[in-house]
Amino acid sequence: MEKTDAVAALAALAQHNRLDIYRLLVKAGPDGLSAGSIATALELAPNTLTFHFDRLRQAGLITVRRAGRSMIYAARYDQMNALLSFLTDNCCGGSEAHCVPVTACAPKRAKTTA
Amino acid sequence: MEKTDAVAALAALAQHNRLDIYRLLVKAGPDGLSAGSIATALELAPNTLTFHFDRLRQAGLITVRRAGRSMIYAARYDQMNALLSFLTDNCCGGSEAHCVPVTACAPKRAKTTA
DNA sequence: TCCATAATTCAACGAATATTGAAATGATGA
DNA sequence: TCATCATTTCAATATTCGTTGAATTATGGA
Repeated sequence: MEKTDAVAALAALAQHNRLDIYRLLVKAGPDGLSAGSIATALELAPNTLTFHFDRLRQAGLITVRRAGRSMIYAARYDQMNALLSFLTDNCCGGSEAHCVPVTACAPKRAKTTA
Repeated sequence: MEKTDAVAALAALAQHNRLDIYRLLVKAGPDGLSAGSIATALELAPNTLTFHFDRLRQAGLITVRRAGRSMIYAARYDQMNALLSFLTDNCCGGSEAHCVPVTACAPKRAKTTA
């Protein structure tokens, strides 16, 4: 992951509502959730929600697909893992023992590099 | 870790210069680096650097100590691990197999919960 | 004490961010 | 086609953010 991508991902997560949205999606798993159900769960105006979805998507953290008249958003676990790896990269100058590679949340088909 | 703390930490990291500073400190290890050496390494004005140090410190991501006339900054690995854990918390609804706990960068005395 | 070095404080500026309200688009079913 | 529901687009606003320059505090050495 490039530094620019990491900054984008971090900035996308660095906001109360977006962090809520993202964590809801992370919990929800690969099947995702509809925009409407998220709006209900978090009590957010639909246009506000769209704004935040766009930011999360531009940061590569979530995906969308249409299902009927609903939009289904889902977390991108591969990007999450890439971000975690980036943050801990070369930790302590790479001195073994203290620093272990990060691996988390790799559901079904999304097997990551680490 | 509370959501507010996570947002603060993410916001602190969601900026090019601060991410550079933080990663430099993460690489440097528990001994940390002086403000001056970071200023030189990243070619940043000292007052700009102070501004960013404050943000990182308020977010709980780094510590400071004085050594002579230099200020030594160091990464707080415990907070980094707390943040990583927070992000992956309840991943996929906690469905086993897919989601493993995060552990990374726990130098010498700073053994974390995980 | 006087000076140089290291870092911080303060004020100010342009740029980016989050939210709101009103209007528009797209998809479904009668 | 018409009405309805789900979501998006657009324009406007107040707030926050990052950087700069000048001045200040703090430490150590001559």
